[in-house]
Amino acid sequence: MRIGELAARSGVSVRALRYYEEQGLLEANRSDSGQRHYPESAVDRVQLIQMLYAAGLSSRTIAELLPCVEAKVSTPESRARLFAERDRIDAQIAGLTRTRNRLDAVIASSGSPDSGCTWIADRDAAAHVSHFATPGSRRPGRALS
Amino acid sequence: MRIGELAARSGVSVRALRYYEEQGLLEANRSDSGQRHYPESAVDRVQLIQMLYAAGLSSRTIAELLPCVEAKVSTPESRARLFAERDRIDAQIAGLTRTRNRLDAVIASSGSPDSGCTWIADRDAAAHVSHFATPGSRRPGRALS
DNA sequence: CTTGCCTCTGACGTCAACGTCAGGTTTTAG
DNA sequence: CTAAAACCTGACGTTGACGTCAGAGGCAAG
Repeated sequence: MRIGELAARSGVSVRALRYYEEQGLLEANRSDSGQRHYPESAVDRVQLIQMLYAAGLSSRTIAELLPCVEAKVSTPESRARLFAERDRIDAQIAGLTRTRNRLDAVIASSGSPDSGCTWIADRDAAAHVSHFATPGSRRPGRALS
Repeated sequence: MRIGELAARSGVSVRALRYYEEQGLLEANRSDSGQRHYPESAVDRVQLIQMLYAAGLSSRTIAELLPCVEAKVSTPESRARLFAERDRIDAQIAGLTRTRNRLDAVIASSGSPDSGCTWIADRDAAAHVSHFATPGSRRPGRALS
């Protein structure tokens, strides 16, 4: 398929796909006239790239991880890299969970005026109290909100 | 305390604190000479701000949420806002969990060459399989990695 | 053949959360 | 009292993941 269809099917922009190629995350077969052609598997790959971006990885990091995802290179360094990134994501989840619990507490305390503070919802507020909010990983970042 | 101490205690830069004030997230009492002075509670507040930034909220969104966190304003709109952001964070956690599981799968498949694919670690790979990877919330973002 | 849509390669624009520098005032240490 | 350290207000620089525009070529249909 050509780049427009891949964009539509994977839910990203054409520009983004060209950017991914520029960053070495995505390769394309070129026709004689220079147009990019992708196999079906590219859809999945693009979605994986999106997942990793959403997890806060940079394109450079993704570029380092993807070869050992697809081609199963599995050098000791790449495996260490995988573990490190997985742990980073774990820490990120822990931090988000803490934030979520804090928001829940806020919701409960500023709760509907007629009710007190006794809530049903300590649902999972006690679970996940691990680590910290990954205090080294600054990330600017937009957010549609 | 003055801005330098607050910076040291909350783990952010002086510049960041002035930026927060500029964005209406943090207020300071000014001395006669114009220097900022903060109460102890500012440390906690700054850390909360950091948590929300880390959760992907923009300063504008944080500015809208913080009043009802501190002053317990609790208008219906602010409560709706709180719920919405909490749900966003939930979705983000779900997405990250999916990403984490995918990385785990990769780790398992490209596992140490001498062992097969039978792992001890389906640890929590089956838990948390909710929602999707919040396909609307694009966020660029650095990451030290 | 030509009309309309898709694609190509640059190249500059954007946005958020700060970093950093300049030039001046204030507070603190000796 | 004086020098160092901390603080002030602008104001411009940075970074990453794209958006957007310009100008030129490719491709199937009528």
